[in-house]
Amino acid sequence: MSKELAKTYDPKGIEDRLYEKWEKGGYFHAEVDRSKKPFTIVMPPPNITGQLHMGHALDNTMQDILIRYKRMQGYNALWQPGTDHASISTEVRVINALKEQGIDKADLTREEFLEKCWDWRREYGGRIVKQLRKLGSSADWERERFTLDEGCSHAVEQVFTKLYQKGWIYKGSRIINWCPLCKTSISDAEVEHEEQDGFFWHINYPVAGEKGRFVEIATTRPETLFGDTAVAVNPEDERYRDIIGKTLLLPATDREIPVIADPYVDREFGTGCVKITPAHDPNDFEVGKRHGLEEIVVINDDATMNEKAGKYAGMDRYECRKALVADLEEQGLLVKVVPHSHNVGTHDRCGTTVEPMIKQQWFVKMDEMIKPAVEGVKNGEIKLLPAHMDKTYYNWTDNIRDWCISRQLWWGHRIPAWYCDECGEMVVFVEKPDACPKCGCKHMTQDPDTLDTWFSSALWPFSTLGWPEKTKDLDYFYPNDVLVTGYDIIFFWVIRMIFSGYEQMGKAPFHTVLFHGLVRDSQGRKMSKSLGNGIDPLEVIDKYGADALRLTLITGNAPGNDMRFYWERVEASRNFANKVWNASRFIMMNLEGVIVTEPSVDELHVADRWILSGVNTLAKDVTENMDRFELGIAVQKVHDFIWDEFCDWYIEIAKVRTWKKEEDPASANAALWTLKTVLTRALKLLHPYMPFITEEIFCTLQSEEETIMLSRWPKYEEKWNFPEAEAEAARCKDLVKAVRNVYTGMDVSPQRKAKLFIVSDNASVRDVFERNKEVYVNLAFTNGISVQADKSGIGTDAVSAVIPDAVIYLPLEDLVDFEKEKERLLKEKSRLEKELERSRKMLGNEKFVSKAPEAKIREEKDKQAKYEQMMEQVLERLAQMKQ
RNA sequence: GGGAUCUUAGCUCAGCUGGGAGAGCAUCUGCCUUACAAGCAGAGGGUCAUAGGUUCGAGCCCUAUAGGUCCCACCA
Repeated sequence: MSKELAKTYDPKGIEDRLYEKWEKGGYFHAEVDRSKKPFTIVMPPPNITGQLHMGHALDNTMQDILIRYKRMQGYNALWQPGTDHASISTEVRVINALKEQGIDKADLTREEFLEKCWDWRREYGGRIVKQLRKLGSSADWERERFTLDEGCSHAVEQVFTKLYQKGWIYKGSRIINWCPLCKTSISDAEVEHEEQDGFFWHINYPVAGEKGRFVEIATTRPETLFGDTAVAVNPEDERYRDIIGKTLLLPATDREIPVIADPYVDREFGTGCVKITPAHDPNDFEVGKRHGLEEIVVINDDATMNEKAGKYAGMDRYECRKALVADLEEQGLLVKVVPHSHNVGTHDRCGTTVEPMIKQQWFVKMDEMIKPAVEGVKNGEIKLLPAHMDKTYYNWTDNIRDWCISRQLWWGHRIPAWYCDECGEMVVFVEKPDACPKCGCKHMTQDPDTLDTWFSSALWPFSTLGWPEKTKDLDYFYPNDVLVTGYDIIFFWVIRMIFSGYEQMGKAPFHTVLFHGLVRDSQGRKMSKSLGNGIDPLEVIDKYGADALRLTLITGNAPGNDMRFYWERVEASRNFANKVWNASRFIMMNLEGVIVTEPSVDELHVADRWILSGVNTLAKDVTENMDRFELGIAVQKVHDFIWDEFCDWYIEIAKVRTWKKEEDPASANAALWTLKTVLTRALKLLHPYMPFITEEIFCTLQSEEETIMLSRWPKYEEKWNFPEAEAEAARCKDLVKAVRNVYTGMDVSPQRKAKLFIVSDNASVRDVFERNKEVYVNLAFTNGISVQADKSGIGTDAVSAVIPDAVIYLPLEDLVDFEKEKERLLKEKSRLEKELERSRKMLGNEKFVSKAPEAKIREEKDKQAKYEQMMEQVLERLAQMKQ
């Protein structure tokens, strides 16, 4: 307490020091403790390839706020952290690193490559979690997990095996999305559709045996022509009825294909004739299945054409397109080329245009497993916030398709399926079988594919707690309570966790999902590497501190809404931190060497009771808002209380009393005690949002507790509720504001302290002003105060202002400008006229009086009385001025 | 094609279950008042997108319309 506090708050140094203290003190750690209620949040595992960006900062700030809040409320709060192995992303990085050394992935064995991946992970995998610490995240790092660690891997194998046995995981040859760059299959969710400008190529397919007769098809992908096995028309289409069943000569090949009828064809679209390429188009695949068409694969895994494309074999799909179209034109088969914009599927990781391909892959059957997940949201077991997210949720679940989970990658959980080298028999089991159950052969080879990264993250809420072992942690901390994440991964992750939780644990993984939006740049654009418009949270922390960043991300941000990032807003947050710092500095300076004791209620002044009542109400309101996950509203209230009430009014009021330690020690003691008490409570309410500065001040302010983190969250207590003091304080504020208005309105310097006369014919009102003299004597720039029942002793050179139940006079002598006063009074008059008009209208409305709640009516009547009284005073004063 | 969401002060956004329009920044005026100029005291600025409806009462609920954003979807 004796240390000299800097004039401005400098978070540098303080933050790291405090974080180390917290982490070393084990404050973040949670152990099973049956005497306390658990509160659990699982951290969305950041990719090991990730670097902290604003999305992480927002996501983790929200979680940290909830965790710190609940911890202070006495819950056994566990924030379970960990990282995700991010298969594609990691492989890309390792491959690039290898390239720099002149090594190709193909040069390495699977084991060698994986060793490189683990090396990479050891080197860079901890980067993101270090960065998360900078934010102040109070996650239980002792429990940090990794999706590819032994336990999580075991959970993955277990789930895979269980679902396989249940028939909910199967292997099948289906049309899937193929990324020619990453050379792996991807799930539907990983395909992003983007509108691209392309063309419609109209091509004539000659009808076999009928010279000069053609069927004109329109396609956006001419190069897939080599895989055509039919042309389809709508069975209802009069134009083509006669050619159904006939045969066409497929251009550029020597093949013949049939014309089939299928209702899938839209007569209005294109030419009404569709080339059917079952191996390279999902729709055509379905049509092909219905008609028993051959599936001819014509594109290789790297998107070059295969031998089925004849002379075009070896060309890239786009090169082939160009060459083929040119040839068709030469042959006179190209009818026309029409510009056409259409949706193209791209891989969300690399942006490469996805190629639909028929492949043997593993799938999770979704129709049954999704049912409890839908029911859980419908019956309210799981609440999505904001509530409208449930529509997005149902939109996905209602149209759910089987999930392609196998990936042709090495970094990930390898599929626990083994094939007999002899007879080809497949065995799915958590461990490698000793021998083939069919032929007894000892040589079994594991499936080369790995699983979609999201397969393991779907198990995160329970795999991190030790599942499938029946651990104490699992029993105590599962289900989790809240999940905080961005709306952009609802399909990838949230839904999959929900159905996995129901399926494996029989219980929903959490009861609330709190979605947040994206942090955009100041122009509303997504922050992205390619645009170079990303703002590094670490840079913000470095410049303004983690508290300022956290506050910026939380204020003015409604759940689920995107927000824009402005440096100006960070500055505003930093300014607030500085305000808190200086208010505390003032209080600490006053407490220096003074012994403060708790005063009795009688010893508390009106102002003390008012501010204590205020912080008491604040605790109640903030708690309510936080329980409803209205974090932005909650912190706004704390901010406003500290700045607008505590700093701007109470400290100014208390200041006067602290100067009189000798004259009136009881009053000084009450003021100091109140300052310290209110500050401490406000700091606690602020702590979840701004952990560092609140800790630093808290620890300097008092030595009884070693950290604010583990202190008790303020609770509303009836004994600190002083409504009459609040009413009195409001009166005093009105008075002070009126005086200040007179001064500025008259262009009078506050330096020129005038005497203040308060005239009221109401004895109890006079009593209030008399009693609170010392409160406003300093705030209202006055020099002596006289509270009286009439105008005796007030000269004609006094300016006046009307406040509720009283008129004030300030003798400003030569500086008086009655024109300005008149102007002000007329303005006040018109304001009151409007108010009274409104009151009369409402109270004169019979229906209002008969239907509105009684409290509302009384409230209106009170207002009316108040305004009428003020109006009377204003008119009286105006009348005086005319003389 | 289906769905969601937004439209509030010059800018960016809050506004919880319907009961006298708010904040930050910006602007204007005056202040280095013994915690803070990253501050203090004042001021100006909004027919809450438009049109209907429900209600004693609508920024908030309902219905249309316009514009913006996003998600989903197999129109070749």
